[in-house]
Amino acid sequence: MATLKDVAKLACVDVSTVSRALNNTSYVHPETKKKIYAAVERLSYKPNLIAKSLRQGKRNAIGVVVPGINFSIFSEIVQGIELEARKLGYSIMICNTNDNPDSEEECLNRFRNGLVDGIIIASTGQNMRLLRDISASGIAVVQMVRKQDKEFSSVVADYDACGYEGVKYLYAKGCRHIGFINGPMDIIPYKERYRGYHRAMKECGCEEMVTESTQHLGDYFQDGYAGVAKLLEKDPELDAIIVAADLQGLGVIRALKERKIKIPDEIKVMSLTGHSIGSMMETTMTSMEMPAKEMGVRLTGMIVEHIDADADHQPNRQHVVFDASLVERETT
Amino acid sequence: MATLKDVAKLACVDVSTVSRALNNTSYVHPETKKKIYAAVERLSYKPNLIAKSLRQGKRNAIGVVVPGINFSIFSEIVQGIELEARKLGYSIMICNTNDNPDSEEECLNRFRNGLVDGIIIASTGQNMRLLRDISASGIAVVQMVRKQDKEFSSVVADYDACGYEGVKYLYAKGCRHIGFINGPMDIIPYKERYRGYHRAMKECGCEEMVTESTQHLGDYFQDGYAGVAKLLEKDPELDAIIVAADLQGLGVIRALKERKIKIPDEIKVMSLTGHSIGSMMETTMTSMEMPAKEMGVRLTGMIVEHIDADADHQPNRQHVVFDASLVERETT
DNA sequence: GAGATAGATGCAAACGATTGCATATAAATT
DNA sequence: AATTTATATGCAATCGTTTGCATCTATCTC
Repeated sequence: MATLKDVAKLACVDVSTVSRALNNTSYVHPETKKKIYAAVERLSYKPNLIAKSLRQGKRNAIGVVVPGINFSIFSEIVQGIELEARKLGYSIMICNTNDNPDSEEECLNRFRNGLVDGIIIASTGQNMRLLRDISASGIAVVQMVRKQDKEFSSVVADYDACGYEGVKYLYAKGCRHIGFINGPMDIIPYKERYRGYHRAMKECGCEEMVTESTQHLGDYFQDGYAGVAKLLEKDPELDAIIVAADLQGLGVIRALKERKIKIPDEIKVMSLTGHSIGSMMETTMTSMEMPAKEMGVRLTGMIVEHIDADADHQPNRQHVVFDASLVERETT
Repeated sequence: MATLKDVAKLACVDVSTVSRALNNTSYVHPETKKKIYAAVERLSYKPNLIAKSLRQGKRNAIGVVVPGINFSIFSEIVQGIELEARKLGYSIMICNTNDNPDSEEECLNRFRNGLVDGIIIASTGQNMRLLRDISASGIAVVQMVRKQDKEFSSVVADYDACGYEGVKYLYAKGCRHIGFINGPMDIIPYKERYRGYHRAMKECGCEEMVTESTQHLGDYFQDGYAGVAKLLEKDPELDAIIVAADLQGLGVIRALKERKIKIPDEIKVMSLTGHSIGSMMETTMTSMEMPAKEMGVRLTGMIVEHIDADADHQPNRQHVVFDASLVERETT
């Protein structure tokens, strides 16, 4: 690979001149520029971004830490992140944690050490101390989906409202026995969805029925499937099931079908975290749709703001809450 | 952030000694080591990976170029890649192209310039010249899913066999009017799936019926949906539909349901690129399942081999073909 | 007891860029 | 004509590491 030095030699000027010419960072004689461009062309010179990073103390990279990118809302958020990041001149580095705190720690440790300028994370919540350390060391941190710590800016959806509106909607449809298959409650969004569900159920004078998923992201389908049995046991008059995630919804529909229970006539189903899959199902699923891509775009905008602000020592924490919108489909 | 120099000063030794102590790369007196570790601890020193990269000419990062990571086989492959990469001490940088050659070019140009040691790519096929350039400049390149160029090692599935076996299977089930909803034929795996389909149909003495999807990855559901109408128009006696991708299958099922056509009694459906979704559907879908995660793991192993081999100037191109396995489900 | 060897450390040059400072010429201002 | 100002370039330090080479002591070998 040709370096600046090679270009300089070929163009018979100093490396500094070449650098200035290529970055338009100071006066360079047009003639000289021409020579330099010619040399660049001839050697097909490409600046070494690593060297540039080292010197400028800036990586132009964003670390993204997610529980898992396949078949979940994160997949779409990451798309948004990537899109916007590219637009703003950043690369993204992705790390999957499977919601395992150790994996997460490993990811984060990898990212600090000057690999990235900022980290966008959907954290397990078990490494907040490390995150603060990282933040203190000058790496921007913003939280996605899960606002574990007020310290760091965040982009989330209004999960509480999702749970609340979900119940109210089903209640308005005539349901009185509304079960809820939730995710692991030690993860904030699930806790909040429950809160909304709980409040609404109370207001409606209904008795709540909740089952909780295990930690494992990949078992959501199975958890939804198994949840149906549990809910029916708790209340045979069950007439609606709310699930936290689309994949659980698939499991629920599957289980109901096997029991020959009619959707939506006998039991209605809705998801609180809708993304594209809901509209593509055989029986399309009513859900609270999250503007996932927009959230990703916003996250990137936010982290870049923080990165730039850090340089000027102007922190400006902010917490953005996106509204989900209820989309009515066949399951209700 | 503390640097080697800071540690050296605190431990009253030279930076070189610190470096050697931390990397176990030469003799360092135990006493000195102790002092150094203490200093490291005290300053919570973390090595700057950028500087290390620059000096060692190695990035320990792999670039991954995919059409899109959500709701596609790529999502799972990337999981495998990431998993294995972490194990081998590499970070991954992801780029989405949406199968747009310009995006792809942009990605690649970003990756060259010393950002990564190797690139794993599912290419549009429009930038092979650039890829050769990149490869020639010392960056390892391996192809995933799409073997566009024999020049570069590859990991693919046996798409031809998928198409062939799919037809044979349906034929054995009694189907004689087997339609095929394929992806864009200028993309190799689709071309090969067609080839297998074509050969089997010929052998079976059936007349082929094919519709082709547009380029756009996101429209697969819609393409499947629309494909049903087209196929039925071509042959009202249609008794089976093969789709290239799961998402198309969702569209097909949806369309058949709207027409009140019974699956599998009247028309059977199967997908040639199965991943997890097939087993989670309301009517589970028969499909040729791809060992996506394994493919990802293999890809990472392969690129790392190439990266290491490059260092020793021993290229060893290889082309790996994974077999897909037929999993029978409710749609047939 | 002379020479070889292993153990321990420091000096300084890389890696490939950017950038503050100095310098030189040309053009503009007073 | 003297002084500023704009234009144009080079020198050398710097970012934070790694590493070849030189040096020095202590131990070992014959």
